[in-house]
Amino acid sequence: MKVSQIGLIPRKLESLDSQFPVQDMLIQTGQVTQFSSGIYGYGHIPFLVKKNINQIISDVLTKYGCSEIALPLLQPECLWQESGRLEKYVENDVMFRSLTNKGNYCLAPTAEEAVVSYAKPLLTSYKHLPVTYFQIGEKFRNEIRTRGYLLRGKVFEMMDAYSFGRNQKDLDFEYDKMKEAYIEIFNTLGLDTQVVIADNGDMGGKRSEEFMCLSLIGEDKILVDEKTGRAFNSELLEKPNYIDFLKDNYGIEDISALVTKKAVELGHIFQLGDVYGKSMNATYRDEKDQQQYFVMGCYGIGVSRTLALVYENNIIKSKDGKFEGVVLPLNITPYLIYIIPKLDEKDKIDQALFVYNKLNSKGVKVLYDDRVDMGIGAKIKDSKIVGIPYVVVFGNTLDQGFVEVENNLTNAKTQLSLEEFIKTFNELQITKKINNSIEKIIEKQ
RNA sequence: CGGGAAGUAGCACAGCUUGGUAGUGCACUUGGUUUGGGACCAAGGGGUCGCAGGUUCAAAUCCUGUCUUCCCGACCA
Repeated sequence: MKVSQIGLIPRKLESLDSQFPVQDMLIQTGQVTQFSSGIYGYGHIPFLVKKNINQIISDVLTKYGCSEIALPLLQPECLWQESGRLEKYVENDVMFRSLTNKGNYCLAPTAEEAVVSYAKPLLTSYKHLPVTYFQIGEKFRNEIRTRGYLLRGKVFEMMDAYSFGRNQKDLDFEYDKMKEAYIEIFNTLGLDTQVVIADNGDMGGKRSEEFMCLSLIGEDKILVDEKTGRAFNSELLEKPNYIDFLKDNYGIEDISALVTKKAVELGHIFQLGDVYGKSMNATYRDEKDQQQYFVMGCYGIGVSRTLALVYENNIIKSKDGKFEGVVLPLNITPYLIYIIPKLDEKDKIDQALFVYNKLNSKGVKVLYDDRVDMGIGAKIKDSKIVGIPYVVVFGNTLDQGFVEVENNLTNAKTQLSLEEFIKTFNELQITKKINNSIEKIIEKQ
């Protein structure tokens, strides 16, 4: 891909939002565009980053036996009437509604109703259970207050999963499975998350846990027991009898020994029980041909938030501590290498183009900076603003027959002949993993 | 919905106190010189100063209303 095509505004990084510098950088360089409060458009690079995050989530959940589906974003309101939640959602004004003379619709704020409606005709027998469906897509909530750019918007991408089981034992099984899958997902994304005990709110389920990513930009406060690693959401402190609750359910005795930390809630898993089974009359036949309500769980991951955290957690700074940009992890970055040709010699441009085309034809993800009105220094800086892990200048060193590849994360420089360059990045494309690097590949060779 | 702040060119801002020709930097266009860590010179384009009303000979500036955005709280992935 040519850099002139990716919608990047070239500019120095200055007067960035002090609270959310990375997201502000994305806005100021045109990579993310605000349309209104809590409504954003994604440019080429962040869009591909989001896609890659979705792919990782999808791959892991599929591995764990979850079935990916797509439920409608535009839902008929009668569905919500059935579950009895319409009134509450309308009253709280969280629902974006479309009232037409052919019926009332809403943009999906969540999908419990839709998935139950979807599953009803499919899951008619105990033989079909347990099962977990998931989807990844946009959700719409008229948030009373948006916050922190992508951290809380009115439109946001979410992975939402729903498990159907015969009984509490099935639910526990699916719930534990999802918990394990979540841990694998966040590990793969390179995000250090803390599982915390949460308030299950009005949902009435028995268990509920949140996946919190420790971060100063977080709006949640969690209390961590550093000895056991156990933690819970500080909102539990507002519950009556919370001390007994924590002691009885989680064995936490000494509240005062806990450490308060700020975190961003990336995921939430909770047990619903038979609430929707009952409210929507969703049943299956058991071994004795008796009607039984589904015992459900629901599970969410905020993808937009995860995207924001991936950027926030991969900040790079110059030696004197100045914010320079980001380096996206190898398994998430849409492009591995950023090629800058030295423009004053046609021969060097030709060589750079040759290598670029060669890598492209092999399916190696590479960015080529074709802009003619900028210096090399500015382009190197831009490679960090879009978050590409490696940058290379096709310039002076070509006379000696090699290029110098710079690792934007470590600043390590590696000299490679053009042949080695192509070979190494081809290898990296095939084996890209979070902890891989061209240095490791070269070592192996 | 309560409390705070801000709306001036694509972006970041100055001007407002004390009313009198619409400004600066970056970005953009054209030409030229540059080109290894955000170059320079010259010329140029772009704004009914969020919107509406009021005061005044005259409003970006003063007054009233309104809309929008951001931050802090209640809500949430």
